[in-house]
Formats: sequence, structure tokens, C-alpha cells
Amino acid sequence: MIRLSTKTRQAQIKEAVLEIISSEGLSKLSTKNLAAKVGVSEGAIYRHFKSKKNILLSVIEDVYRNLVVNQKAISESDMIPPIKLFTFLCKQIKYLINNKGVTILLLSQANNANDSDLKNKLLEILIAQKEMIIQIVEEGINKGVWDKNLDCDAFVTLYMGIPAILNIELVLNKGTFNHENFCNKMFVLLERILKM
Amino acid sequence: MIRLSTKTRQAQIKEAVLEIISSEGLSKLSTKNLAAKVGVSEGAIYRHFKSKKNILLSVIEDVYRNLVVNQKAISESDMIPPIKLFTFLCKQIKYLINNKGVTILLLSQANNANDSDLKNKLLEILIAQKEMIIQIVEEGINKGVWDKNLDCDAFVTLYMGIPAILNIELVLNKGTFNHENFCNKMFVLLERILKM
DNA sequence: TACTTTTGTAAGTGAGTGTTCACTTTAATA
DNA sequence: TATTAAAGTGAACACTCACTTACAAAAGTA
Repeated sequence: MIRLSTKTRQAQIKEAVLEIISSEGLSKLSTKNLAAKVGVSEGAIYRHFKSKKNILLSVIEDVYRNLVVNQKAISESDMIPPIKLFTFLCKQIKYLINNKGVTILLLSQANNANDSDLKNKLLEILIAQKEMIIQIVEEGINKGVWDKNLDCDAFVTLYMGIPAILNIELVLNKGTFNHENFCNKMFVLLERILKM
Repeated sequence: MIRLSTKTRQAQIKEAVLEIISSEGLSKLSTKNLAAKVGVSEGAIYRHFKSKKNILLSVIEDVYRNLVVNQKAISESDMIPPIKLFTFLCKQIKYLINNKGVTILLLSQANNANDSDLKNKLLEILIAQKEMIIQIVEEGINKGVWDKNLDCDAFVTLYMGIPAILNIELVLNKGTFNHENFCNKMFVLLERILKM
């Protein structure tokens, strides 16, 4: 038996979570399967995490660190607003496609809705993304690029629908997907809303 | 013990399914809970349905009959395209809010994705809705109301994001919601995309 | 009334769940 | 080299799951 540090095991476990979700589905995510995937006993899992719930919380925290922090860099950069919005959208879509397990986890847990800790973490991510987009849009309006009569909140809701529906279609269709083309198409539509 | 016909019991069971989902969450939807909600033993459930999966399939078939058929009537009516699209959107949003259990079921089962029968039924509903919207949009374009350069498929994807994100927000926020105002706001944005 | 069918119940099945336990192995340090 | 703490084991825990069985009682039919 190989012995590794808690830190590396935690990383392995979290990776295994996403692998199982995206290849076998959320319902197959048992501690038994998880242990088997990592190549370790079930008891060892509980050496490195307090509970299954804590594993999922930790995964979601990673999402925040990896995706949201990355997006923040874009929203605070000095690109001009249209480029900024496009880059932001592409980043989000790309992440969504490359980390299918994450989004299935996010949306399914959102619907199960039993656990308020998990739900709060999800809301946090959702709100963070909304605020960044509002910021981008308002910057565009202030710089005179976009229409000042625009309802920002409504626009953000419509925007957030894109990752939401994309996830559903990815799961249902399970097929191949041209993400760059998708981003372009969506951005064209968004610009028609924004333009003066 | 009261004895009722299979038909009425089936209806009671399906109603109980949606009640449990929307008030307690999908994870509480066990055959045990279901039987308790109907006021009947667990065995009685299996007198009227072959399996739990069949219960869910039957619920989803009801959605098709109630929502999709209703939407079809709108899309085939003789309203002018803008009114038609607005009516269609409102109907969908209203249904989504009044039948929260249904949408949680639809989206969560979509994510679980183990069962291809359920998945196919979901895809059927999704595709049916998409086709109706495409029809409405194309009618608008043909009648010269909307821009003929519009990418219909992309528009439909963006449109379908509205119910998708709304569902997520409803589950996460759990708060009150002004749906008429919501429809108006979304329609204003959609029209900006469509207009010539 | 007598017989069959339908609808119901209570108790039970085996498999699966997340979690804990006493215990063993490993590796670094005193 | 001996000690100690971290890491791993696998069986067992209490529980839930979807589903089945054996049998009772009501309803329908003759």
C-alpha cells in the first residue's frame, strides 16, 4: 500500500469525484466507488475528509478558486467592454465543457436543495458571476459603447441562461460540441441587445 | 381502508410525487414517503405502477400533455408573431413557477442521466419546445416583422436559457417572484435581438 | 348467496448507503 | 534503533432503498 500525504490524497479524491460524475453519473458517486477510483479503502477516504458532504463542498470551493477568480481577472482587466464580455463568456463556456462533472454537481445539488451549506456555496458562485457581468455591462454603458437604457439585471439573467441551458444540452445530447462557434453565435445575439 | 380505482390512485400518486419534490426535495422522493403521502402502504403503490421509474415516466408524459400541447395551440394560433412569442414565454414561465416539482424533476433527472427512457422523454419535450419557437420566429421573419439575417438556432438556445436559469434561481432563492414583470423584462430583451 | 377479481396491508428481501471502528503498516524523527 | 504520528485496512455499523411476498377484505358478478 502506497502512503501519500493528506494534501495529495484530497486532490486525488476530488479529481475522482469529477471523473465519476462525468463518466458514470452523479448517482454512482458513492464512497465505495470513490475509494475504488482512488485505489484506496473506504476508510482512508474518511481519513482525509470529514464526510462526503465535505468532499463536495471542497470541490465547489475549488470551482470558486479556479473559475471565479479567473473570471475576476478578466472583468477587472483593461480590455474594451465588448472584448471583455466576449472573453468572459468564452472562458465560462470553455470551463463548463472541460469540467462537465462540476456543472452536473452544481446543478443537481442545487435541485436537491437539502443541504443549505452546499446551496449557499452555489448561490455565492452564481451571485459572484452576476456581479462581474453587471460590472462589465455598466462599464460599457458608462463608456458610451452600449445603450444606457438597458435593464442590466434582466440582461444578466438572460446571460446566465446561456451556461444553464448549455449544461442541460450537454448532458442530454452528450454529443460533440463546437464551443468557439457557440460563443460567437451567442455573443452576436448579446451584442444586438446591448448596442445603442 | 378505502378502496379506489387504479386510475384515481395513479392520479393521486403522481400528484404526491410533485408535492414531495417541490416541498421536500427530490432526494426525499422515496416509495416509502410516496406511500405515506398518498395515505396508503408501499405495496399499494406497486399495485398501480410497475416501478418508481414508471411513475416518473408517467408524470413526464402528463407534462407533455398539459404544457406542450397547450403551447402548440399558441404557436399555431393566428396571433401576430410578437404577441405569439410573448404569450408563449408567459405560459412557459407561469407553468414553471406553478409546477416547480415538475421542472426540478425534469432538470435533475436530466443530470442524473442514468436512464435512457427518462432522458428520451426529456429530450422530446425540450426539442418540441425548440421547434415551436423556431416556427414562431420564422413566421415573424417571413411576415417581415423580424430580421431575416437572424440565426434562428442560436436565438432558440438563448431563449431556452430563460426557463433554465429561472428554475435554478427559484430553487436557490426559494423566495417570492413577480412572474409577469419577469416575462416583460425578458421579452423586451428578446425583441431587441429580433427587430430589424 | 357464492365465487372471482381487484385493491389493500404488513412484513420482509437483499443490495446499497455513509460512517465508524479496532487494528496494522509506513516513514520520519528523537 | 526505538518511538511516534500519520496513513491505510476491511469488517461491521445502523440505516434506507426499491421492490416482493403472503394473505385479508372489499367490490363486482353470476
